[in-house]
Amino acid sequence: MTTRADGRGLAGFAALLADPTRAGFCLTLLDGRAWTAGELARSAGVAASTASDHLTRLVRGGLLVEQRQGRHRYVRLADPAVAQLVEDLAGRAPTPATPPRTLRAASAGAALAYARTCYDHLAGRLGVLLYDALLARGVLDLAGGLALTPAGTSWLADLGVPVEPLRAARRPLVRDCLDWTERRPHLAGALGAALCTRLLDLGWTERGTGRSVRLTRAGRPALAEALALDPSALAPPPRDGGPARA
Amino acid sequence: MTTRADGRGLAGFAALLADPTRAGFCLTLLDGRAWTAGELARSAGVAASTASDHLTRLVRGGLLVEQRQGRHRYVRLADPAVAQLVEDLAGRAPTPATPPRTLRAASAGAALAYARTCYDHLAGRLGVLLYDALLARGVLDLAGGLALTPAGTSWLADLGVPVEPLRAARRPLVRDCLDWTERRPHLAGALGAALCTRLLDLGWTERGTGRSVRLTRAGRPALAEALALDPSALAPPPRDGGPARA
DNA sequence: CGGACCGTTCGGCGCCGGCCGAAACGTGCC
DNA sequence: GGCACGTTTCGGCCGGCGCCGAACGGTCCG
Repeated sequence: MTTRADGRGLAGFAALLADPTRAGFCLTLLDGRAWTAGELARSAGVAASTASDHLTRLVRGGLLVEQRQGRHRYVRLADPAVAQLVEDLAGRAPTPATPPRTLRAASAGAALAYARTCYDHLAGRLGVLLYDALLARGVLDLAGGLALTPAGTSWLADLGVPVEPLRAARRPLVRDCLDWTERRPHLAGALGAALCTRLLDLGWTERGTGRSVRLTRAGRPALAEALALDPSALAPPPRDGGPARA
Repeated sequence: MTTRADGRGLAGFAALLADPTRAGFCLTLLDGRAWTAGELARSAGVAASTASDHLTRLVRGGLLVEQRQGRHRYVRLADPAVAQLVEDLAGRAPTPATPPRTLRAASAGAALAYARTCYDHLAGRLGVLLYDALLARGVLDLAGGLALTPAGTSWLADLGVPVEPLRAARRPLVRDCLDWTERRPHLAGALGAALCTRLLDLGWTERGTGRSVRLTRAGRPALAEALALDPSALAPPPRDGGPARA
């Protein structure tokens, strides 16, 4: 008899994500923020007791970490690697094919498709655009795997993103992450996170509801100049409430 | 009400790996080869009918692809990305802590720990050693993410591994993959696969039973020279059948 | 101290999913 | 054609898991 592959460990771990409610929690937490147990329960539409049980399992399984404050229990994804894992899995999973039912949901979907956070970095059309522009400007290079160029380091310094501290992290500096909506890569890794934070700090972008992100009035020309792009290339989606296209 | 994260797609996909038998199948198939339904059933210790059902699901879910030949049904992992996913998940899963029961199993474990295939590239002590040596020789570079250096390209050409064709693939050229046994990275990606194949072609390594790989008599000095290492650094584990240490 | 609120524990219900054996189906071989 | 063998389909059994509501324990606030 040959060596038997014991699938129990893997199966037990995968089982954590094999429940729609728990999976939904993880997807919700992909926004990178900490949520309370009650918020997650309401957002998923289950009883508080049910959510409590699920969270306990996810924490014990190492997918989530918790932080108790007073009578609140905050949870968030344990680390970027978990976020990456959830993204990878979700990206492979067949989309449940749930077309938006209401106008409100449709416009929220459009906002998310334009720009959103993917755990701690930027995704959506804007994320992909940024990725492409960084390659075009020679900040990143694809030959032999995605890498930051020397010229890129100084470009980032000009923008106010010091690269050296990021190298110290155990996390990969640059990484590509397949975008769900665009089906093309955007920038992840420590640099992707730092860049996303910096854009928010500069006021070029700001958080909307949920995971959505907006390019601000001031941010649009500023980002276009930094990337040597025409501002029209960064055009946001048609206004919410405008003429519906279908 | 905010946008609800629908976890059904993700959950359904994760459920494929959430069963010990199915997970075991995937781990077994990590050797990169195609197995018949019956072989997998025996190896997992379940009835043929049970295995058949599981395989159908895994294929429908896109994790496996099948190839029917006469009265046999061959299955293998759908693509390298799936293998990567399984590796990532298995790497995070808590080890079931199953100490080897028999001497035979223990020695098989030692052989696997020394060198094995991880889907289509080299893993184990030898895999990690190779990874380190490639970094030390400047074939690979870690600054700004793992990348192949220009010097590395010619080093590979000398070894008989043309890099250009690999760049054309949609698969990342280089990628690090966390080694289960060593808990340190080894080389994956298109280059990791090509290098593994080349070593086998050169006769420097050869396949053992299951996923295990051996460094051949001729391969040891040859590989040591190519990597500018002392041959003793590539020493295999103590012989099977030798004095047991416990 | 009493009330509002957040979270957890407990018991119980219902369903889904994994397992098997028996029988049917197809293929290859004699 | 007849037989052997790999695989699939079909019932049926059983255990586990997700769900809820009710009761309980903390925490914050007035």
